[in-house]
Amino acid sequence: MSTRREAVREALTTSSGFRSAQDLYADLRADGSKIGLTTVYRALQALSDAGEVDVLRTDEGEAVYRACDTESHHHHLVCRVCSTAVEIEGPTVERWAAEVGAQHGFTGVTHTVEVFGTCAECSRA
Amino acid sequence: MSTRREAVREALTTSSGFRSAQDLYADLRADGSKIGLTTVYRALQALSDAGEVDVLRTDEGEAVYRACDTESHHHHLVCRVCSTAVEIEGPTVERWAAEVGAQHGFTGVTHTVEVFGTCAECSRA
DNA sequence: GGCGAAAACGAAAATGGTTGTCAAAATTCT
DNA sequence: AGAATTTTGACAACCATTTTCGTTTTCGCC
Repeated sequence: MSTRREAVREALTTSSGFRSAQDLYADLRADGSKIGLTTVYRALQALSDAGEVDVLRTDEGEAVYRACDTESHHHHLVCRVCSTAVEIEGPTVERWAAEVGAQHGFTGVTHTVEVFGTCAECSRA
Repeated sequence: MSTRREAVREALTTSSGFRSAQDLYADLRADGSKIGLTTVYRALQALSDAGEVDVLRTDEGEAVYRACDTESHHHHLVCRVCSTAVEIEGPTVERWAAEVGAQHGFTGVTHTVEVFGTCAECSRA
């Protein structure tokens, strides 16, 4: 486990929302780090493979990452203005997805669920 | 409404799963059409703006399209092998997403839900 | 049918996020 | 210390998508 990867992990942890690889690279450089973009991508890939961060895609196809509090399966409620994300759990959805899959004879059913909105704070502005 | 756009729409309609722009381009060329890649992209953009097709992103960030039977809000159960998609509705999820958003003070809540699995036919193989 | 304006087309170039290459630098092992 | 291994980062390569721009087609109108 290298220092660089730790740096990326920390940059992610200190942020409350989803960040893109390019964002993180910019953050790290701004903090004086001499890290390279390639390394940021590699670190994110490794962290994501290890299941230590969640990944999803923006509507524009950009990959965004987030270090989550829990490693168990969960979803996110993301503010579309400030990108802050709240981790949410939904036994309801889990059950629903499994049922729907089973009804149609599908096996190995998984699902992706993301909820977007404008958070209370950003709504006020 | 041009002929080209119709061709793209039809190429989509005759397919039961999600197809990428490049896939459709290949299909159309294989059928002898002299359509350009640019036009395929433009047609898909237009159709998607008009709400006539659904768009989502693969894990690799590629945009995939599908002409759906209903124009109302719905989700998909997609086979991860043959990419066939079944349209599904879920009052349960709709309600859940709205509730979760409201509980955290979010406004203008929307959501994306996709369910993946291996369809009955592909499971057999 | 002919004409001109406007919309649609398509080839090629530009863009932008992401991945591959490879030599240099850092770390580990002995 | 010295060799072997891993990590790193500058740069080039990729690839889906978008932009550019000159050409072609379509449409409304005479």
